[in-house]
Amino acid sequence: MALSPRIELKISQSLVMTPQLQQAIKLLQYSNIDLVDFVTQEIEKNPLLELGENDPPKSTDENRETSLGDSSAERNEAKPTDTTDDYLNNPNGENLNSEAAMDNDFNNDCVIDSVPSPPAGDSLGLSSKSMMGGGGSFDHSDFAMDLRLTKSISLSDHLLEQLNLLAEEANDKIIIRFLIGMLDEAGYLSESSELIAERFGCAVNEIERIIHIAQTLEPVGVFARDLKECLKIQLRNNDRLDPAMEILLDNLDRLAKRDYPTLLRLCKIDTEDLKDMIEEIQALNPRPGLAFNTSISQTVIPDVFIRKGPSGNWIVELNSETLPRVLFNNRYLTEVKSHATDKKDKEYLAECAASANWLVKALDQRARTILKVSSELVKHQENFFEKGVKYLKPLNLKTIADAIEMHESTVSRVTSNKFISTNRGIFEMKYFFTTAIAAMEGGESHSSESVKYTIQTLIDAEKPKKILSDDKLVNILKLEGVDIARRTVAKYREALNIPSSIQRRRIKNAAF
DNA sequence: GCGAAATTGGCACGAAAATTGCAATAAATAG
DNA sequence: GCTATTTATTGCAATTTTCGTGCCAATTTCG
Repeated sequence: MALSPRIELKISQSLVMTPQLQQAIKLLQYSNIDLVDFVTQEIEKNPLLELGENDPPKSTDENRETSLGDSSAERNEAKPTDTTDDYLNNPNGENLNSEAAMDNDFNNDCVIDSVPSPPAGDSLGLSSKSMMGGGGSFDHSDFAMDLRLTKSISLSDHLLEQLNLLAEEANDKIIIRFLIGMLDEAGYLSESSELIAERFGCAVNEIERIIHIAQTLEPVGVFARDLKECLKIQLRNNDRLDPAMEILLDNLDRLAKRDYPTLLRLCKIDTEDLKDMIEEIQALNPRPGLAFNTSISQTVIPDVFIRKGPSGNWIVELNSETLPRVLFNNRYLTEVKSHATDKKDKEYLAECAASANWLVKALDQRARTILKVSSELVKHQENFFEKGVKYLKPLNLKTIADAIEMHESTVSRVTSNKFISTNRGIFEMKYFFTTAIAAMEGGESHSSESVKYTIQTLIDAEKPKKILSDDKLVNILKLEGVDIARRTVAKYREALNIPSSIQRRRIKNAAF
């Protein structure tokens, strides 16, 4: 084969990064909170910009709707629609203020048609990791009991550790895990049994039964709905909940008012007894959860909302409450322009106008891109929203990038520092991107998160006499079509804060 | 108590995926 | 027709991080 030099003409197309484009790319990475800071700084620098009120959108604005099966080109086209029910935070039915033509009047919605919902009752597929704010994390590897006495462990972690050792039904444990995520800093359950029952599609008395199981966990008094119940749990635990004490607890308001004569009459006791009982109550902890580290509990503000529409489709919308709305003050520009005679002043004004113009458009573009990515995400993970974490599919940035015809770095930036509020809780956007675990015999691969869920379920259901080793878990998973290494199962188990089979056997056999 | 078998976890490696710094031009439009 | 100005593009590539897995020594269980 002879080698010879040759000249080739190659035509290529490449995107050139202007400083403005770079800045726009940076905007993508910002959460709504960061964006507010950035916009505030811009407004301070630019007199032509002003911050608009975050009113819900007006019907004059456009809203983009998409359906599964539409071409991406169709999806990206704006369609004017009725927006009355398109915003979670729009109780008054108001819409975006269209006072300024230059306003960033992007469309906050995408609607995705969905497959019909599965029967109710199969909605227990919750990962404790999903519950933000409540700290349902499994990331603490140290299982030492002494850690519980320090403030370095969170209340939720402490409860999750105990939950792993409870010999209750797997479904009960899943609900308790969910309840842990709902506890406030003081350890109180803020949601009513009726609402929780509705969420899980089961009877209220069933939820009450599970709450009573949860109330056996430490610190004593946790999972109470109010102060009275909290004190009651602690007194019952101390074996001091006699009829007189119950009457006293029923009349806490009188106690606060120091209405001792009435209390003496109601409780049918003497002064000495009442004094003792009050001292006992004062010795109790009205906020049992505060003994634990609450520093990790912080309010997560979602950037995107996902909810189901009336026709069973998924509606994706930006959180317009926290999204800064920037207005271009045209009136001010006209007024100042008429007085600007100096060349320098005119140049400065032109610069401000261009910059303001850019910011408004960049924010609009950012909103569109976030919606695009979120919609594709929902489309891909629809089964997760319908059925739970077991149905989370493996997903990487490239898959979404290809689907929306953008670069994966763009998707990476969109999904950074952003949270989605869904029917299953608030999730970091990155949560939906999980690695794939190969299937046996070339079937459909499994998401690492769904495999973790399966491992958790298997261990929750194991009997004290039949503790599952990592190897046995591997074999069970293989039977379920998951081709996974023993070492990976061990790592998942560690991530879930589940002790080894040896430790579990010791603990469970000692407990029963 | 002993030894074999079972089990776990530290370490390292490679592959895949995610992150991040960088920086101008062509085409369209207006004057 | 020419010139100046505006607009439109959210990517590429190097680097870093993450993740799954095999190997092997240490520990535990079991007969």
